[in-house]
Amino acid sequence: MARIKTDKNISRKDVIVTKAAALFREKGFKAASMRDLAEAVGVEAASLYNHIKSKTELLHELCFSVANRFTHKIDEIEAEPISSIQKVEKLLRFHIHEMIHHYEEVYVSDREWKHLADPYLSNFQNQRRIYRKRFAAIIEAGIRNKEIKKIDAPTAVLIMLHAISGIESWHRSTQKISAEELEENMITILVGGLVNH
Amino acid sequence: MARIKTDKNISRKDVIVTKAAALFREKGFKAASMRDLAEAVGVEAASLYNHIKSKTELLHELCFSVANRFTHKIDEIEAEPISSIQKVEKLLRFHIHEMIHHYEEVYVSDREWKHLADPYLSNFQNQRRIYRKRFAAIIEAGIRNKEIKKIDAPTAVLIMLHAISGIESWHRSTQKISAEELEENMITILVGGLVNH
DNA sequence: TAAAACAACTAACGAATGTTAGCAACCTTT
DNA sequence: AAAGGTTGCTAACATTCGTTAGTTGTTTTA
Repeated sequence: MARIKTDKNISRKDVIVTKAAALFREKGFKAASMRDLAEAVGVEAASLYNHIKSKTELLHELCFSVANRFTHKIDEIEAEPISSIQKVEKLLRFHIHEMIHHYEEVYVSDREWKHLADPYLSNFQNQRRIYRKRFAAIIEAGIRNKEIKKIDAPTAVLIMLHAISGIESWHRSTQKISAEELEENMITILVGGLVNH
Repeated sequence: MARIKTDKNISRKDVIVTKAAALFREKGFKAASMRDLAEAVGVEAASLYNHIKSKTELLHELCFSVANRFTHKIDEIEAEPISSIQKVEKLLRFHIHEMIHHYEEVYVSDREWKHLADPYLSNFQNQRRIYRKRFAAIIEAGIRNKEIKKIDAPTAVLIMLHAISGIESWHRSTQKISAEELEENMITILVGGLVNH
Protein backbone atom coordinates (compact mmCIF):
# COMPACT_ATOMS: atom_id res chain seq x y z
CA MET A 1 0.00 0.00 0.00
CA ALA A 2 1.93 2.96 -1.28
CA ARG A 3 0.70 6.09 0.41
CA ILE A 4 0.60 9.51 -1.21
CA LYS A 5 3.84 11.21 -0.30
CA THR A 6 3.53 14.47 1.57
CA ASP A 7 6.02 16.96 2.90
CA LYS A 8 5.24 19.00 5.94
CA ASN A 9 2.61 21.72 5.36
CA ILE A 10 1.40 20.06 2.22
CA SER A 11 -1.62 17.83 2.64
CA ARG A 12 -2.50 14.83 0.52
CA LYS A 13 -5.41 16.83 -0.79
CA ASP A 14 -2.96 19.49 -1.98
CA VAL A 15 -1.03 16.84 -3.87
CA ILE A 16 -4.22 15.69 -5.55
CA VAL A 17 -5.31 19.21 -6.44
CA THR A 18 -1.92 19.98 -7.97
CA LYS A 19 -1.89 16.81 -10.03
CA ALA A 20 -5.45 17.54 -11.08
CA ALA A 21 -4.42 20.96 -12.35
CA ALA A 22 -1.75 19.40 -14.55
CA LEU A 23 -4.14 16.77 -15.83
CA PHE A 24 -7.05 19.11 -16.46
CA ARG A 25 -4.69 21.43 -18.29
CA GLU A 26 -3.38 18.65 -20.47
CA LYS A 27 -6.60 16.84 -21.34
CA GLY A 28 -9.37 19.19 -20.34
CA PHE A 29 -11.65 18.70 -17.35
CA LYS A 30 -14.16 16.41 -19.03
CA ALA A 31 -11.59 14.27 -20.78
CA ALA A 32 -9.50 13.77 -17.66
CA SER A 33 -10.88 10.83 -15.69
CA MET A 34 -10.57 10.14 -11.99
CA ARG A 35 -8.72 6.97 -12.95
CA ASP A 36 -6.18 9.06 -14.87
CA LEU A 37 -5.79 11.29 -11.85
CA ALA A 38 -5.41 8.31 -9.53
CA GLU A 39 -2.65 6.93 -11.71
CA ALA A 40 -0.84 10.28 -11.69
CA VAL A 41 -1.09 10.35 -7.92
CA GLY A 42 -0.03 6.71 -7.60
CA VAL A 43 -3.16 5.29 -6.03
CA GLU A 44 -6.47 3.66 -6.93
CA ALA A 45 -9.33 5.88 -8.08
CA ALA A 46 -11.54 5.10 -5.10
CA SER A 47 -8.80 6.12 -2.70
CA LEU A 48 -8.96 9.69 -3.88
CA TYR A 49 -12.34 9.99 -2.20
CA ASN A 50 -10.74 9.75 1.22
CA HIS A 51 -9.40 13.24 0.54
CA ILE A 52 -11.82 14.98 -1.78
CA LYS A 53 -15.58 15.15 -2.10
CA SER A 54 -15.89 15.00 -5.86
CA LYS A 55 -14.22 15.68 -9.17
CA THR A 56 -16.01 18.99 -9.41
CA GLU A 57 -14.65 20.04 -6.02
CA LEU A 58 -11.18 19.92 -7.56
CA LEU A 59 -12.29 22.35 -10.22
CA HIS A 60 -13.86 24.67 -7.62
CA GLU A 61 -10.66 24.78 -5.65
CA LEU A 62 -8.55 25.55 -8.67
CA CYS A 63 -10.83 28.19 -10.14
CA PHE A 64 -11.44 30.08 -6.93
CA SER A 65 -7.89 30.00 -5.66
CA VAL A 66 -6.85 31.67 -8.91
CA ALA A 67 -9.76 34.10 -8.97
CA ASN A 68 -9.09 35.15 -5.38
CA ARG A 69 -5.46 35.88 -6.08
CA PHE A 70 -6.43 38.25 -8.86
CA THR A 71 -9.10 39.90 -6.76
CA HIS A 72 -6.65 40.55 -3.95
CA LYS A 73 -4.10 41.94 -6.32
CA ILE A 74 -6.48 44.42 -7.89
CA ASP A 75 -7.57 45.50 -4.39
CA GLU A 76 -3.96 46.26 -3.68
CA ILE A 77 -3.21 48.07 -6.93
CA GLU A 78 -6.34 50.22 -6.87
CA ALA A 79 -5.21 51.65 -3.54
CA GLU A 80 -1.76 52.67 -4.72
CA PRO A 81 -1.07 56.35 -5.47
CA ILE A 82 0.31 55.83 -8.98
CA SER A 83 -0.78 56.79 -12.49
CA SER A 84 -3.36 54.79 -14.40
CA ILE A 85 -0.87 53.52 -16.89
CA GLN A 86 1.36 52.36 -14.05
CA LYS A 87 -1.58 50.52 -12.52
CA VAL A 88 -2.30 48.83 -15.82
CA GLU A 89 1.33 47.84 -16.17
CA LYS A 90 1.46 46.44 -12.64
CA LEU A 91 -1.68 44.44 -13.24
CA LEU A 92 -0.35 43.12 -16.52
CA ARG A 93 2.93 42.11 -14.93
CA PHE A 94 1.04 40.27 -12.24
CA HIS A 95 -1.01 38.43 -14.86
CA ILE A 96 2.14 37.53 -16.71
CA HIS A 97 3.83 36.22 -13.58
CA GLU A 98 0.82 34.15 -12.65
CA MET A 99 0.61 32.71 -16.13
CA ILE A 100 4.31 31.87 -16.10
CA HIS A 101 4.68 30.49 -12.58
CA HIS A 102 1.26 29.03 -11.86
CA TYR A 103 0.62 27.99 -15.41
CA GLU A 104 -1.53 24.91 -14.93
CA GLU A 105 -3.85 26.38 -12.33
CA VAL A 106 -4.35 29.64 -14.16
CA TYR A 107 -4.87 27.93 -17.46
CA VAL A 108 -7.47 25.57 -16.02
CA SER A 109 -9.27 28.38 -14.28
CA ASP A 110 -9.33 30.28 -17.56
CA ARG A 111 -10.49 27.53 -19.87
CA GLU A 112 -12.43 25.03 -17.82
CA TRP A 113 -14.61 27.15 -15.54
CA LYS A 114 -17.55 26.40 -17.83
CA HIS A 115 -17.75 22.98 -16.23
CA LEU A 116 -18.40 24.40 -12.78
CA ALA A 117 -21.90 23.74 -11.47
CA ASP A 118 -24.14 26.30 -9.84
CA PRO A 119 -23.87 28.02 -7.45
CA TYR A 120 -20.13 28.00 -8.06
CA LEU A 121 -20.59 28.80 -11.72
CA SER A 122 -22.58 31.96 -11.07
CA ASN A 123 -20.20 33.03 -8.34
CA PHE A 124 -17.23 32.59 -10.57
CA GLN A 125 -18.81 34.44 -13.48
CA ASN A 126 -19.75 37.27 -11.16
CA GLN A 127 -16.27 37.55 -9.74
CA ARG A 128 -14.83 37.64 -13.24
CA ARG A 129 -17.31 40.23 -14.46
CA ILE A 130 -16.55 42.49 -11.52
CA TYR A 131 -12.81 42.06 -11.96
CA ARG A 132 -13.02 43.09 -15.58
CA LYS A 133 -15.14 46.11 -14.73
CA ARG A 134 -12.56 47.23 -12.20
CA PHE A 135 -9.81 46.73 -14.77
CA ALA A 136 -11.83 48.74 -17.30
CA ALA A 137 -12.37 51.48 -14.73
CA ILE A 138 -8.60 51.90 -14.36
CA ILE A 139 -8.27 52.23 -18.11
CA GLU A 140 -11.14 54.69 -18.30
CA ALA A 141 -9.49 56.87 -15.66
CA GLY A 142 -6.36 56.82 -17.80
CA ILE A 143 -8.35 57.88 -20.86
CA ARG A 144 -9.93 60.78 -18.98
CA ASN A 145 -6.57 62.23 -17.97
CA LYS A 146 -5.13 61.58 -21.41
CA GLU A 147 -2.55 59.01 -20.38
CA ILE A 148 -4.31 56.47 -22.52
CA LYS A 149 -5.68 56.59 -26.07
CA LYS A 150 -9.40 57.09 -26.63
CA ILE A 151 -10.46 53.48 -26.91
CA ASP A 152 -13.28 51.32 -25.68
CA ALA A 153 -12.07 50.25 -22.25
CA PRO A 154 -13.88 46.88 -22.04
CA THR A 155 -12.41 45.96 -25.41
CA ALA A 156 -8.95 46.90 -24.18
CA VAL A 157 -9.46 44.64 -21.17
CA LEU A 158 -10.42 41.73 -23.38
CA ILE A 159 -7.34 42.23 -25.47
CA MET A 160 -5.03 42.44 -22.48
CA LEU A 161 -6.40 39.40 -20.68
CA HIS A 162 -6.57 37.19 -23.72
CA ALA A 163 -3.19 38.29 -25.03
CA ILE A 164 -1.63 37.15 -21.78
CA SER A 165 -3.27 33.77 -22.03
CA GLY A 166 -1.08 33.35 -25.11
CA ILE A 167 1.70 32.48 -22.70
CA GLU A 168 0.19 29.04 -22.92
CA SER A 169 1.84 28.68 -26.32
CA TRP A 170 5.13 29.90 -24.89
CA HIS A 171 5.04 27.11 -22.33
CA ARG A 172 4.47 24.53 -24.99
CA SER A 173 7.06 25.83 -27.43
CA THR A 174 10.44 24.15 -27.58
CA GLN A 175 12.55 27.21 -28.34
CA LYS A 176 11.53 29.50 -25.53
CA ILE A 177 12.87 32.98 -24.99
CA SER A 178 13.49 33.63 -21.28
CA ALA A 179 10.63 34.47 -18.96
CA GLU A 180 12.06 37.98 -18.46
CA GLU A 181 12.28 38.65 -22.19
CA LEU A 182 8.76 37.35 -22.62
CA GLU A 183 7.47 39.68 -19.95
CA GLU A 184 9.23 42.74 -21.37
CA ASN A 185 8.05 42.01 -24.89
CA MET A 186 4.46 41.63 -23.77
CA ILE A 187 4.58 44.83 -21.74
CA THR A 188 6.14 46.71 -24.65
CA ILE A 189 3.45 45.66 -27.07
CA LEU A 190 0.45 45.85 -24.79
CA VAL A 191 1.26 49.05 -22.92
CA GLY A 192 2.55 50.50 -26.18
CA GLY A 193 -0.87 49.84 -27.69
CA LEU A 194 -2.58 51.83 -24.95
CA VAL A 195 -0.46 54.90 -24.30
CA ASN A 196 -1.31 58.17 -25.93
CA HIS A 197 1.62 59.32 -28.05
CA MET B 1 -40.41 10.91 -39.00
CA ALA B 2 -39.29 14.49 -39.17
CA ARG B 3 -36.48 14.83 -41.67
CA ILE B 4 -33.58 17.21 -41.34
CA LYS B 5 -34.57 20.33 -43.25
CA THR B 6 -32.24 21.34 -46.05
CA ASP B 7 -32.20 24.22 -48.46
CA LYS B 8 -30.69 23.86 -51.87
CA ASN B 9 -26.89 23.63 -51.86
CA ILE B 10 -26.82 22.76 -48.17
CA SER B 11 -26.60 19.08 -47.39
CA ARG B 12 -27.94 17.39 -44.29
CA LYS B 13 -24.36 16.81 -43.28
CA ASP B 14 -23.74 20.56 -43.43
CA VAL B 15 -26.66 21.10 -41.09
CA ILE B 16 -25.19 18.62 -38.64
CA VAL B 17 -21.71 20.13 -38.82
CA THR B 18 -23.09 23.60 -38.19
CA LYS B 19 -25.15 22.49 -35.22
CA ALA B 20 -22.12 20.60 -33.94
CA ALA B 21 -20.04 23.77 -34.04
CA ALA B 22 -22.58 25.58 -31.90
CA LEU B 23 -22.79 22.71 -29.46
CA PHE B 24 -19.07 22.12 -29.20
CA ARG B 25 -18.57 25.82 -28.62
CA GLU B 26 -21.15 25.91 -25.88
CA LYS B 27 -20.28 22.75 -23.98
CA GLY B 28 -16.88 21.70 -25.25
CA PHE B 29 -16.24 18.73 -27.51
CA LYS B 30 -16.05 16.09 -24.80
CA ALA B 31 -19.04 17.33 -22.86
CA ALA B 32 -21.27 17.57 -25.92
CA SER B 33 -22.89 14.21 -26.57
CA MET B 34 -24.20 12.83 -29.80
CA ARG B 35 -27.61 12.71 -28.15
CA ASP B 36 -27.36 16.44 -27.45
CA LEU B 37 -26.44 17.01 -31.06
CA ALA B 38 -29.27 14.82 -32.26
CA GLU B 39 -31.74 16.83 -30.22
CA ALA B 40 -30.40 20.08 -31.64
CA VAL B 41 -30.80 18.68 -35.14
CA GLY B 42 -34.25 17.29 -34.37
CA VAL B 43 -33.56 13.63 -34.88
CA GLU B 44 -32.48 10.51 -32.96
CA ALA B 45 -28.80 10.02 -32.22
CA ALA B 46 -28.44 6.93 -34.36
CA SER B 47 -29.84 8.76 -37.38
CA LEU B 48 -26.86 11.07 -37.45
CA TYR B 49 -24.73 8.17 -38.56
CA ASN B 50 -26.49 8.07 -41.90
CA HIS B 51 -24.65 11.30 -42.67
CA ILE B 52 -21.41 11.28 -40.71
CA LYS B 53 -18.79 8.68 -39.89
CA SER B 54 -18.10 9.60 -36.28
CA LYS B 55 -18.14 12.34 -33.70
CA THR B 56 -14.47 13.00 -34.31
CA GLU B 57 -15.11 13.49 -38.01
CA LEU B 58 -17.21 16.52 -37.08
CA LEU B 59 -14.24 17.98 -35.25
CA HIS B 60 -11.91 17.29 -38.20
CA GLU B 61 -14.21 19.08 -40.56
CA LEU B 62 -14.54 22.11 -38.34
CA CYS B 63 -10.86 22.42 -37.49
CA PHE B 64 -9.55 22.00 -41.02
CA SER B 65 -12.13 24.17 -42.73
CA VAL B 66 -11.04 27.00 -40.43
CA ALA B 67 -7.34 26.28 -40.73
CA ASN B 68 -7.58 26.17 -44.51
CA ARG B 69 -9.28 29.54 -44.68
CA PHE B 70 -6.44 31.12 -42.73
CA THR B 71 -3.82 29.40 -44.81
CA HIS B 72 -5.38 30.64 -48.03
CA LYS B 73 -5.63 34.16 -46.69
CA ILE B 74 -1.98 34.35 -45.70
CA ASP B 75 -1.04 32.99 -49.14
CA GLU B 76 -2.93 35.89 -50.63
CA ILE B 77 -1.55 38.57 -48.33
CA GLU B 78 2.05 37.49 -48.61
CA ALA B 79 1.87 38.02 -52.34
CA GLU B 80 0.57 41.59 -52.13
CA PRO B 81 2.97 44.49 -52.78
CA ILE B 82 2.23 46.39 -49.56
CA SER B 83 4.20 47.30 -46.44
CA SER B 84 4.70 44.85 -43.59
CA ILE B 85 2.52 46.80 -41.24
CA GLN B 86 -0.23 46.83 -43.85
CA LYS B 87 0.07 43.07 -44.20
CA VAL B 88 -0.21 42.66 -40.45
CA GLU B 89 -3.25 44.89 -40.36
CA LYS B 90 -4.91 43.00 -43.20
CA LEU B 91 -4.27 39.72 -41.48
CA LEU B 92 -5.60 41.01 -38.18
CA ARG B 93 -8.73 42.33 -39.84
CA PHE B 94 -9.28 38.95 -41.44
CA HIS B 95 -8.90 37.25 -38.06
CA ILE B 96 -11.33 39.69 -36.52
CA HIS B 97 -13.89 39.15 -39.28
CA GLU B 98 -13.62 35.40 -38.99
CA MET B 99 -14.01 35.56 -35.23
CA ILE B 100 -17.04 37.82 -35.56
CA HIS B 101 -18.85 36.11 -38.41
CA HIS B 102 -17.81 32.49 -38.06
CA TYR B 103 -17.61 32.59 -34.32
CA GLU B 104 -18.58 29.05 -33.41
CA GLU B 105 -16.39 27.31 -35.95
CA VAL B 106 -13.36 29.45 -35.26
CA TYR B 107 -13.77 29.16 -31.52
CA VAL B 108 -14.07 25.37 -31.68
CA SER B 109 -11.07 25.08 -33.95
CA ASP B 110 -9.10 27.24 -31.53
CA ARG B 111 -10.04 25.54 -28.30
CA GLU B 112 -10.96 21.98 -29.08
CA TRP B 113 -8.32 20.83 -31.55
CA LYS B 114 -6.61 18.96 -28.71
CA HIS B 115 -9.27 16.29 -29.04
CA LEU B 116 -8.35 15.48 -32.60
CA ALA B 117 -6.78 12.06 -33.04
CA ASP B 118 -3.67 11.35 -35.05
CA PRO B 119 -2.92 11.75 -37.90
CA TYR B 120 -5.28 14.73 -37.90
CA LEU B 121 -3.81 16.07 -34.68
CA SER B 122 -0.27 16.21 -36.05
CA ASN B 123 -1.45 17.69 -39.33
CA PHE B 124 -3.35 20.38 -37.56
CA GLN B 125 -0.49 21.26 -35.23
CA ASN B 126 1.84 21.44 -38.18
CA GLN B 127 -0.43 23.68 -40.14
CA ARG B 128 -0.74 25.99 -37.14
CA ARG B 129 2.98 26.05 -36.50
CA ILE B 130 3.70 26.95 -40.10
CA TYR B 131 1.03 29.62 -40.13
CA ARG B 132 2.50 31.28 -37.08
CA LYS B 133 5.96 31.18 -38.54
CA ARG B 134 4.73 32.91 -41.67
CA PHE B 135 2.98 35.51 -39.55
CA ALA B 136 6.18 36.02 -37.55
CA ALA B 137 8.17 36.36 -40.76
CA ILE B 138 5.97 39.26 -41.84
CA ILE B 139 6.58 40.96 -38.51
CA GLU B 140 10.32 40.32 -38.72
CA ALA B 141 10.44 41.94 -42.14
CA GLY B 142 8.70 44.93 -40.62
CA ILE B 143 11.26 45.09 -37.83
CA ARG B 144 14.14 44.99 -40.31
CA ASN B 145 12.89 47.99 -42.23
CA LYS B 146 12.00 49.86 -39.04
CA GLU B 147 8.25 49.92 -39.57
CA ILE B 148 7.84 47.83 -36.44
CA LYS B 149 9.39 48.07 -32.96
CA LYS B 150 12.25 45.78 -32.03
CA ILE B 151 10.32 42.98 -30.40
CA ASP B 152 10.35 39.21 -30.38
CA ALA B 153 8.23 38.36 -33.41
CA PRO B 154 6.89 34.99 -32.20
CA THR B 155 5.76 36.67 -28.99
CA ALA B 156 4.03 39.38 -30.98
CA VAL B 157 2.20 36.69 -32.95
CA LEU B 158 1.00 35.01 -29.78
CA ILE B 159 -0.31 38.28 -28.47
CA MET B 160 -2.13 39.13 -31.69
CA LEU B 161 -3.76 35.75 -32.13
CA HIS B 162 -4.83 35.36 -28.55
CA ALA B 163 -5.99 38.94 -28.22
CA ILE B 164 -8.36 38.35 -31.11
CA SER B 165 -9.76 35.25 -29.50
CA GLY B 166 -11.02 37.66 -26.84
CA ILE B 167 -13.85 38.41 -29.22
CA GLU B 168 -15.39 35.37 -27.65
CA SER B 169 -16.20 37.52 -24.61
CA TRP B 170 -17.66 40.20 -26.84
CA HIS B 171 -20.07 37.65 -28.29
CA ARG B 172 -21.20 36.61 -24.86
CA SER B 173 -21.54 40.09 -23.43
CA THR B 174 -24.97 41.68 -23.27
CA GLN B 175 -23.95 45.27 -23.91
CA LYS B 176 -22.04 44.91 -27.14
CA ILE B 177 -20.39 47.75 -28.99
CA SER B 178 -20.91 47.38 -32.74
CA ALA B 179 -18.78 44.95 -34.74
CA GLU B 180 -17.20 47.89 -36.59
CA GLU B 181 -16.24 49.68 -33.39
CA LEU B 182 -14.85 46.47 -32.00
CA GLU B 183 -12.71 45.97 -35.08
CA GLU B 184 -11.36 49.53 -35.05
CA ASN B 185 -10.56 49.40 -31.35
CA MET B 186 -8.69 46.16 -31.70
CA ILE B 187 -6.71 47.41 -34.67
CA THR B 188 -5.88 50.64 -32.85
CA ILE B 189 -4.51 48.84 -29.82
CA LEU B 190 -2.78 45.95 -31.54
CA VAL B 191 -1.24 47.78 -34.48
CA GLY B 192 -0.48 50.67 -32.11
CA GLY B 193 1.49 48.25 -29.97
CA LEU B 194 3.64 47.23 -32.91
CA VAL B 195 4.45 50.37 -34.85
CA ASN B 196 7.69 52.19 -34.30
CA HIS B 197 6.98 55.73 -33.15
C1' DT C 1 0.58 -1.71 23.45
C1' DA C 2 -4.32 -1.17 22.67
C1' DA C 3 -7.58 1.87 20.55
C1' DA C 4 -8.81 5.25 17.38
C1' DA C 5 -7.99 7.61 13.16
C1' DC C 6 -6.64 7.66 8.72
C1' DA C 7 -5.73 6.05 4.08
C1' DA C 8 -5.39 2.49 1.03
C1' DC C 9 -7.57 -1.58 -1.40
C1' DT C 10 -11.18 -4.57 -4.25
C1' DA C 11 -15.63 -4.88 -6.08
C1' DA C 12 -19.34 -3.11 -7.87
C1' DC C 13 -23.16 0.17 -9.03
C1' DG C 14 -25.98 2.94 -12.11
C1' DA C 15 -25.71 6.28 -15.53
C1' DA C 16 -24.02 8.01 -19.77
C1' DT C 17 -21.33 7.54 -23.93
C1' DG C 18 -20.31 6.47 -29.04
C1' DT C 19 -21.77 3.40 -32.16
C1' DT C 20 -24.01 -0.68 -34.75
C1' DA C 21 -27.82 -3.77 -36.43
C1' DG C 22 -32.06 -4.35 -38.27
C1' DC C 23 -36.09 -2.55 -39.85
C1' DA C 24 -39.74 0.92 -41.44
C1' DA C 25 -41.06 5.04 -43.76
C1' DC C 26 -40.23 8.34 -47.21
C1' DC C 27 -38.62 10.27 -51.75
C1' DT C 28 -36.98 9.84 -56.47
C1' DT C 29 -36.63 7.62 -60.61
C1' DT C 30 -38.36 4.70 -64.02
C1' DA D 1 -47.14 1.97 -59.52
C1' DA D 2 -42.93 -0.58 -58.72
C1' DA D 3 -38.02 -0.40 -57.37
C1' DG D 4 -34.20 1.41 -55.16
C1' DG D 5 -31.92 4.46 -52.61
C1' DT D 6 -32.11 7.58 -48.69
C1' DT D 7 -33.19 8.78 -44.06
C1' DG D 8 -35.36 7.92 -40.11
C1' DC D 9 -36.60 4.83 -36.02
C1' DT D 10 -36.02 1.44 -31.87
C1' DA D 11 -33.15 -1.51 -29.41
C1' DA D 12 -29.11 -2.76 -27.87
C1' DC D 13 -24.03 -3.29 -27.44
C1' DA D 14 -19.63 -2.64 -25.07
C1' DT D 15 -17.06 0.89 -22.59
C1' DT D 16 -16.14 4.26 -19.64
C1' DC D 17 -17.43 7.27 -16.16
C1' DG D 18 -17.90 9.14 -11.17
C1' DT D 19 -18.81 7.35 -7.03
C1' DT D 20 -20.10 4.20 -2.91
C1' DA D 21 -19.72 0.13 0.19
C1' DG D 22 -17.14 -2.70 2.76
C1' DT D 23 -12.75 -4.14 4.23
C1' DT D 24 -7.82 -4.23 5.27
C1' DG D 25 -3.70 -2.22 6.33
C1' DT D 26 -1.00 1.68 8.45
C1' DT D 27 -0.09 5.59 11.40
C1' DT D 28 -1.16 8.35 15.42
C1' DT D 29 -2.92 8.86 19.91
C1' DA D 30 -3.74 7.62 24.66
